[in-house]
Amino acid sequence: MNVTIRQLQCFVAVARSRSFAEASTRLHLSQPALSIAIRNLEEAVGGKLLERSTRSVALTPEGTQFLQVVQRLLGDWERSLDDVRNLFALRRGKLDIAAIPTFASSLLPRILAAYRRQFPDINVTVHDVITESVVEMVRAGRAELGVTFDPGDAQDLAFTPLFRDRFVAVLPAGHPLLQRDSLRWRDLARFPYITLQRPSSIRLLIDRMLQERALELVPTFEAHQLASIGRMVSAGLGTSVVPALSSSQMEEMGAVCRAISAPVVTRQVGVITRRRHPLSSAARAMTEVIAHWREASPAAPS
Amino acid sequence: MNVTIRQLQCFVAVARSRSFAEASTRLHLSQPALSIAIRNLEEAVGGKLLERSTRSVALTPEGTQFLQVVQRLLGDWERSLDDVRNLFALRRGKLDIAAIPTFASSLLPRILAAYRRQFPDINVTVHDVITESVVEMVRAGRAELGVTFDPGDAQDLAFTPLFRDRFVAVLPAGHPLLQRDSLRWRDLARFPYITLQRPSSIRLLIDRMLQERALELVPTFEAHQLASIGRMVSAGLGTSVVPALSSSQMEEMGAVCRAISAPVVTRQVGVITRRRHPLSSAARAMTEVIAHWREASPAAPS
DNA sequence: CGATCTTACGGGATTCGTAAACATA
DNA sequence: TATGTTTACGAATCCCGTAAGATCG
Repeated sequence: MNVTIRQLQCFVAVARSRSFAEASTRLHLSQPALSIAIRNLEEAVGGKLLERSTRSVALTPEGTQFLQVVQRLLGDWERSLDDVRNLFALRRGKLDIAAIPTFASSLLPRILAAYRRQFPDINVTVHDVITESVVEMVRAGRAELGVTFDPGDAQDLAFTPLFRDRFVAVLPAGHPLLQRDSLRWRDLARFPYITLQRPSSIRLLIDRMLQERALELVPTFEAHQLASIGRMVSAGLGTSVVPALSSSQMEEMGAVCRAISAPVVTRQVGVITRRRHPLSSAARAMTEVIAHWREASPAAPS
Repeated sequence: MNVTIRQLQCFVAVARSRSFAEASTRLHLSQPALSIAIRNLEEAVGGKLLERSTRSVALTPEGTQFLQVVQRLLGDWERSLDDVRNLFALRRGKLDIAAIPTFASSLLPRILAAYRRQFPDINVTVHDVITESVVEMVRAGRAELGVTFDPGDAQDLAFTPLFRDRFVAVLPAGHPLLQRDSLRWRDLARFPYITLQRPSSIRLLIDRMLQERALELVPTFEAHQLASIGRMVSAGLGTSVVPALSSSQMEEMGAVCRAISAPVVTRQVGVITRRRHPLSSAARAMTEVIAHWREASPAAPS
C-alpha cells in the first residue's frame, strides 16, 4: 500500500482541472488508469479525496487540505531533483581546490580557464596555501583536490603524479654566472645565498639534498615568500634556488633563472585526493581537464 | 524513469546505515532488490549517489547534498500522510456548525457531548446565529452543517428534516389561563401580548399564520431575544408564543408553557448542507450522531 | 441520450527473492 | 578467505490500455 509520486501528480492534476478526462490527457495516461491511481491513493490515505459524479469532480475538505501540502511537496521534489541532476550534468556546483602557490600562480590559471570554458556554471574556489595546508585541507574535506608534492606516506590520500618540477638558480641581471647556460650547485657557494625560512618544504628538500651531497650553501638572507626572494635577488642581494614553476614569476621581477645540473634536483608534483572518499562530478571533471592538459604539454614546467 | 518514494526511503536507509545488508533488513527487502532500487534511483538522477566497494559504502558529495533534501522531503511527506490519515480516522480535525439559538441552547449541547465522547480530538465550533445567518454561513462554506428551518426554495442547499417544532404559549405563574391544559390562539387575545421584533423568522411565521386564520394578536411589547421575552412574561407583563424548543429555557426563568391547539403551528427543523460540496469525515460523523440521536427520541421537543 | 467516471480483463513492464558470481580487505 | 555487493533468472506483482458497464445531468 505504498504511495507513489506519480499518484500524487495524478491527484494534483485532477484537482486542478476538476476532470479526470482532461487530467488524463495532460498526464499522458488513459482515463481508467487515472481512476485507479486515484482510487489507490485514496485507499492509502484512508478516505475519499475527490467526490466525483459523472458530471462533476469536487475536492472533499480533506482533499482540499491534502492538495495544499501535496502541491508544496511536489514542488520541492521537482526542484530537488532538478538540482541534483544539474549537479551531475555539471550545469551547477562548486569545487574547492587547494594548491601550492607556485602552481596556483603559474600553471593553474590556464587550467582554470579551460575548465571554465567547458563548465561555466561551476563555481571554483582556489586556496593557494603552503604544502602542509594543502594536505590538511584535503584531509579535512575542505578541498576535494589538492595540487602539491607527493606526500608519500599518507595512507588516507591518493596521489596522481603530474610532472617533476626542477629547481633552478635565480640570479640578478648582469650576474657573472649568467655567462654560462647551466650551473652546478657548488657554483652558487661563492655568492651570498638567499633562501626560504624553515619549515618550508622547499627549504627542507634543498637542505636534505645538500646534506646528502656534502654540499654547503650558507644562507645570507631568509624570507617567507618566493616573491620576496625574487625581489631580493633582483636587487642584487644574492642568489637563490627556486622551483622552475616559479621562474616566470622571478623573471617578471627582473631576476634571471638558469637550470642547475649536477645534480638535477626535482620534486614530484601531482594531485592528491582523499582515499575512500568519492569525488564530485565537478572534481572528476577537473581531474580530467588536468590530465588532458598534462597530456598536451608533457614537459610542463619551463 | 519515474522515481518512487520507496527508492528515496531505500537511499536514506542505506546512507544512514552505510550498509546495503543492514538497510535491506531494516526495509524488509532482499539485498539484491535494494541494490537495484539504488541503481534505478541513481539512473534517474543521472549519477552515482553512493560509492560502494565490497567493504564500505560512502556517500558521494552529490549524494550528501541529496540526502539532506530527501530526508527533509520524506519527513514532510510522512507527516502529511499522517495528518490526512488522522483526518479521515477522526483522530483530528475541526468542524463548524451553525445553529439557530433555540436549538443551540437546548438540544445541541447533548448532541455535542455524545459527539465529543466518540471523537474527543475533533474541534467543534458552534455558531449560534439567527436563521438567515445559518443559511448564509453554510452557503459561504464557513459552516459545514447548519441546523435551522427548512429553507425550502434553496437550490444549492440540501435539507434533512429532524423534527417538527411546535409553538407553545408562555404565561406567568398563576396566570388564569393556566387552569386549562391546552389553549387556543384566540385565548391569548385577551391578554397583553409580547413578541419578537421583526424580522425574526419566528415573528414572521406567526404573523403569517395569524393573518391566514384572520386572528389578531396586538403586540404590547417587543423584544429581540427569547430570553428577554421569558423574563418579561415571568415578570407578569403579558403572555407570548415561543417555539417548544425554548420552553425549558422559559421555565428556568419562572414562566410556564402550555401547548396551543386550534391550530397547531409547527415548523420543520433540520440540517442543511451545501449541495455538490462533499462533507468532511468529521461533518459526516456529526450527521450520523444527530441521526442516531433523532432515532432515539422521535418526539424530540417537549 | 450523452458525456464522464468506473469496472473487467489481457498484455507488458517492473520488482522481488533465491542462487551464483564477483570483489576487496 | 570471509564478508558484502552485484549479476542472473524465474515468479509474482503492479500498472497500463482497450472495451464494456454504470450513472448523473
